[in-house]
Amino acid sequence: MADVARRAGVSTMTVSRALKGGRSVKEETRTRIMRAVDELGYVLDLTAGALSSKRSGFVSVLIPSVNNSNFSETVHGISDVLSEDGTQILVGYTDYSKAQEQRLIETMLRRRPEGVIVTGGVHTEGTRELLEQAAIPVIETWDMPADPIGHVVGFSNAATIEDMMARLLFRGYRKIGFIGGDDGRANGSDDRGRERRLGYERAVAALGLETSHVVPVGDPPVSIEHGGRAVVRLVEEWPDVEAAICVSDLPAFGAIMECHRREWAVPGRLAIAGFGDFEISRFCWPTITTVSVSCTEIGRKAGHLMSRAIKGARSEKPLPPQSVVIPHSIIEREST
Amino acid sequence: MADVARRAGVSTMTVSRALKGGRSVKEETRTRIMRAVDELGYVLDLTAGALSSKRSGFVSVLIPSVNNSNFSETVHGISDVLSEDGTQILVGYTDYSKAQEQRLIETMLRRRPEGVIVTGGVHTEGTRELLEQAAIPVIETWDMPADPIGHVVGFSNAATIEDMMARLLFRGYRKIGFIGGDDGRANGSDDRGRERRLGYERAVAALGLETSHVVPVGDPPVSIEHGGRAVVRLVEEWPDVEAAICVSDLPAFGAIMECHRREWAVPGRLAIAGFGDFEISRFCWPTITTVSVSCTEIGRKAGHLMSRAIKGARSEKPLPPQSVVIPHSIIEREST
DNA sequence: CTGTTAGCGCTTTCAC
DNA sequence: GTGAAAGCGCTAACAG
Repeated sequence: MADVARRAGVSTMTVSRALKGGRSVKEETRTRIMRAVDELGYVLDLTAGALSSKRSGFVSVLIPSVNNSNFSETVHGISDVLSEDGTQILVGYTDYSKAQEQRLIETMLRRRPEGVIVTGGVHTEGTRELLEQAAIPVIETWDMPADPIGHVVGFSNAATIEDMMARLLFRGYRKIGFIGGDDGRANGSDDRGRERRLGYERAVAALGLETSHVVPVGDPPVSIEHGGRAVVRLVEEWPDVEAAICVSDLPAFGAIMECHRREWAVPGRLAIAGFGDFEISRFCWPTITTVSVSCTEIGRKAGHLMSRAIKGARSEKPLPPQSVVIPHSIIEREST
Repeated sequence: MADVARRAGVSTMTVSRALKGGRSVKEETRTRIMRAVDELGYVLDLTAGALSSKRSGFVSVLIPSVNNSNFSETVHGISDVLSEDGTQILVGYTDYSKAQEQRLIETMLRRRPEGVIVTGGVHTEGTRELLEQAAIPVIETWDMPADPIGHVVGFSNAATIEDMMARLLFRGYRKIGFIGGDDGRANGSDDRGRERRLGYERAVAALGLETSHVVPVGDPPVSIEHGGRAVVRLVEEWPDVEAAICVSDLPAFGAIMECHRREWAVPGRLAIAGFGDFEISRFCWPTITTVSVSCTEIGRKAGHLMSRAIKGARSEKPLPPQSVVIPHSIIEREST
C-alpha cells in the first residue's frame, strides 16, 4: 500500500480510503490511485485490515452435512445476502455431531467471525459457553428452539408433520406409519427428524387414531437406501398400513423405488409422503407429496438478520433477539 | 495473550509457543499456561498470527455449483485432508461462469490464501494473471487441461464417454444418442459436459457408426428436468434410437422417469446411461448405468498435493507441477 | 479532502 | 527452554 501511495503521490491513508470506496476521496485522486493499483498489481490485504479495524468480515456457518441440498441452499442464501456487505462465509460440516459442532466453533472463533449461524436448536453446553463468551450475534436456523441462544430463523418441524397428517386423514388415509426420526445415538442425532416424528405422534394422539407405527432408520444422514429397507419393514410389520410419511424426501424416494420393484402400487397399495421438496420429488414417478419449506429463504432471512445484527454490534446498539418464522406448505402430488 | 502470559508468569512468546504445540516449552510451563488459558477463556487470534507469520492458513476452493453432490464431495475430501494441517477452506461458487470465477478469486486473494484449487481447465486470461501474480500453488481439478496453470488432479471427461460408448456397442447397441454437452453460452458453459460430448463424437467416428444424434439441453447446471424433455426430443427426432448417454446422472434419471410416464420400457425400448454415479442412480428403478469417478478421491488427492505444495512454498523449495490422473470405471446396471 | 501518529495481537529473530 | 525487541500491513482517531 505504501508503494501505491508513493506512486500516486498520496499517503497510505488516502489509498485505504479510496479502496474502501464511497468515502471522502476526490475523484481525481481516486483515479490516480486506481491507476497505481493496476500498474503495480496491488491486492489489498484484508488480514491486516481485519487486525487493525477489528472487523474480520467473516461469518461462520455450521450445517450438518455437505450432501443435503436443503442445507446447501440455505448456505447459498446466506452467502448471497452477506456478500453484498463484502462479508465472507466460513462453512463447517458437523456430520450431525454436536461434539464436532463445538470443535468447529472453537476453531472458527480463532478467525474472529463477526457472527455465527448454526443449524438446529440443540447444542452442547460448551458450545453455548463459547458463543456467549464470543459476544457476537448468533442465529439458530431450521428449528424453533425452546431456549434460543440469540436470534432464530426457523420453523416447527413437528408442526409440518402434524399438517401432513391432517392432510392425509382428510384424503381418507387412516393407517399411517412414519419412517425415520430416531433418538440420539452414538454418532449424532437428527434433531429435526426427531421433531418430525414427535409431530407424527402428536397428530396420532390428537386425531384419535387407534394405531400407529414408527420404523426407525438409524443414524443420520437418512438416505435413499434407508427408505427402501424401511418401507419393506413397515409393510411386513403392519400389513394393513395405507400410507407412510418419511422423515425426508430421500427415504421417500427410496421407498417408492422399492415399491416399484415389488410391484406395490404407489399410492394404490401404499401412499408415500416426504419432507423437503427436493428436486427429485418433482420429477420422480410418481411425483412425491411433500412438505415444502424454502431453504433459500431461511438462508436469505438469516443473512439479512445477521447483517443487521453485525451493524448493530459495530455501532454499540445490539439488535434485540429476533425470531423469524419461515412458512411451510404441504404439496400434494401423485404419491398420495 | 499478554493476560495469559502474566497469569502464567511467562512471556507472550512462551504462550505462543505453547499454543502452537510441539515446540520447546517445558511440560510444566505448558500446563501452567493451559490452565491460565482455560481460566481466562482465552481464544487465540489467528488473524494477528497470519499477519505476523505471513501464513494465512487458508486455501481457496472454487466449484461451479452448490447443488451438485459430486463437487461437494470433492470439497469434503479437500477439507478433510487439509484440516489435518489446520488449514481452513474458503469456498466459492462460480455458477459455471468464468467471469464470476475471476471475481471470486480477486476477492479471495485479499485473504492471502496459501493456495487455490479450481474446477476445470478453462479460465479467463485475467484469472491466469491473478493466479500467476499471487505466486501460490494452484491445482486444477476435474479435467486434464491442455495448458495447466500449475498442478492437476483430474481425468479425461472425453475418455470416460468413449469408454461408455465402447461398452454400449459391445452390448449390441448401434443407434446411440447423446443428451447434453452444449457449447458455451451467455450464462456460462459446461466445459466438462462439452468434453463428454466430444468423447461421444470421437467414439462415433472411431467406431464407424453411421448415425448419431446430440440433443443439447441449454446452460448448466444440467438438471433432472432437462433429461425428461431431452429424451422425448431424442425419440421424436430419431425414432430408431436404441440408447442414450446423458451428460450426467441427473438428466439420465429425469429421462428414465419420463420414459416410465410414457410407458417406454428402459432398457427395452431405450437404454439410458449417465455420468457421475450419484446416489440416486444406485437406488432408482431401474438402477442406472453410469461412469464412476471418485469425487472424494479427487478432493483427497488435491488436498494432499496442496499440502505438499504449501510446505514446499514455505521452505522455498517449490513443488514442480504435478499431474494426478484419477481412474474412472463404467458401472453397468439395469438401465442398459 | 488529506495526512500523521499510534497501534491492532500476534510471531520472527536473535540473544541468553 | 525462555525472553526482548521489532515489526507484519493495515486503519482508527484526530488534526488540519
